[in-house]
Amino acid sequence: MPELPEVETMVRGIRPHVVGRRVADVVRPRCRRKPILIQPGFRQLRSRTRGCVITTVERLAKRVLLKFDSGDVMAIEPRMTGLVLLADPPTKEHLRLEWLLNGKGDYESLWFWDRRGLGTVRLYDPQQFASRLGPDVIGPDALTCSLDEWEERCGRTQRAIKVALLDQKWIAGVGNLYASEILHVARIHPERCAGDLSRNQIRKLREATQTVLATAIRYEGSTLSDGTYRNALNRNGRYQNEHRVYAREGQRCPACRRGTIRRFVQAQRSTFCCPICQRAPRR
DNA sequence: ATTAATGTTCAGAA
DNA sequence: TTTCTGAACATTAA
Repeated sequence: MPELPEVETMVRGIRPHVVGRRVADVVRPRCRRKPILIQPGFRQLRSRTRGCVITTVERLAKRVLLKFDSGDVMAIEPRMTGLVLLADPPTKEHLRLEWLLNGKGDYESLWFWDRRGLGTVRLYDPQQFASRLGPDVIGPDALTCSLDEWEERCGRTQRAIKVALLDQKWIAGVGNLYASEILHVARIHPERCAGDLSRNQIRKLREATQTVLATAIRYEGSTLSDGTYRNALNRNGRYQNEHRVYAREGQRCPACRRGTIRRFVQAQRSTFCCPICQRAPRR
C-alpha cells in the first residue's frame, strides 16, 4: 500500500546506498508470472541504464525517481504492492527487477518487488519527462501546494472532498488510508463538497495533510495487516499504531471519545470517519 | 466454494 | 468539460 509516506521511506532508505553507484546490469528474475509494465520495454531499459551512474534519488508524489548521469529519469511506481528494496524481499517469486550495482557499498543490488504486479517502471529522456500530476502536497518547500492553490482547486470541483483528495491530477500525494486520517484531523466530513469548504476549513485541511504525512514519514509509514512492508530493508512501519479512524470501524473515536467510527464506500474505496467529530453535510 | 476487499492508476464511458 | 466505472493482478478473509 505504498502511499506518500511509504514511498518517502523507500527513497530515504535507498538514497545513501545507491547514489554515486554505477548500474552494472539490469536483470529480470525468472518468474512465471505476467511481467510488470516496463516502458519502453525491458531491453531498452537495460541497454540505456547499464553503465550509468545514479546521481539522485527523489520522491515525486507516490513515485520513486532515480536520475542517471545520462540525463535519463527512471520512475518506479509501486502502486498497490510494490516495494523498492536493498535486501530481504518478502518472497523470491515476486521479485520483478534487479539493478546490479558496481562500486563500494553495503548492498549489491537494488530490487523491485511486487506481489500483485500492478507496479510500473518507466524510463524517460530529459525532454520527455513531464509530470501529469497536480502539485505535491508535501514536496520540497517551493513546490508545496500553497493555501491559495488549495483554495483554487477546491473551488473548481463539485466532488466530495475525499474523492478529490485521491485525484492525483488535482493534488498529488494523498492516498486512501491517509485521506481518511487527514479528514478526521481536520474535522471535515469526507462527503462534504470540496467547493463548499470555507477558507478556514481549507486551511485546516492543508495543515492536517502536512502534519499527518510528516508524522507518518517519521514513523516510516504504515504496515497493514496484510503484511506488505515498505522500508528499504523490508522492516515494518510503525504509523499503523497511530491510526485514528482507518480500519477502526466500530471502535470509539479517539478524539471525542463519544462517536463510533463508521465505514462506508466512496469511489469504490473504503472511507472511515467519526460522525460526531466530522459533521455530515446537508443533503 | 464463491464473493468481497485491499493500497493505485488510467482508459474510456456517461 | 467533468465525473464515474471497471480493469490491470494476487492474495486473504468472510
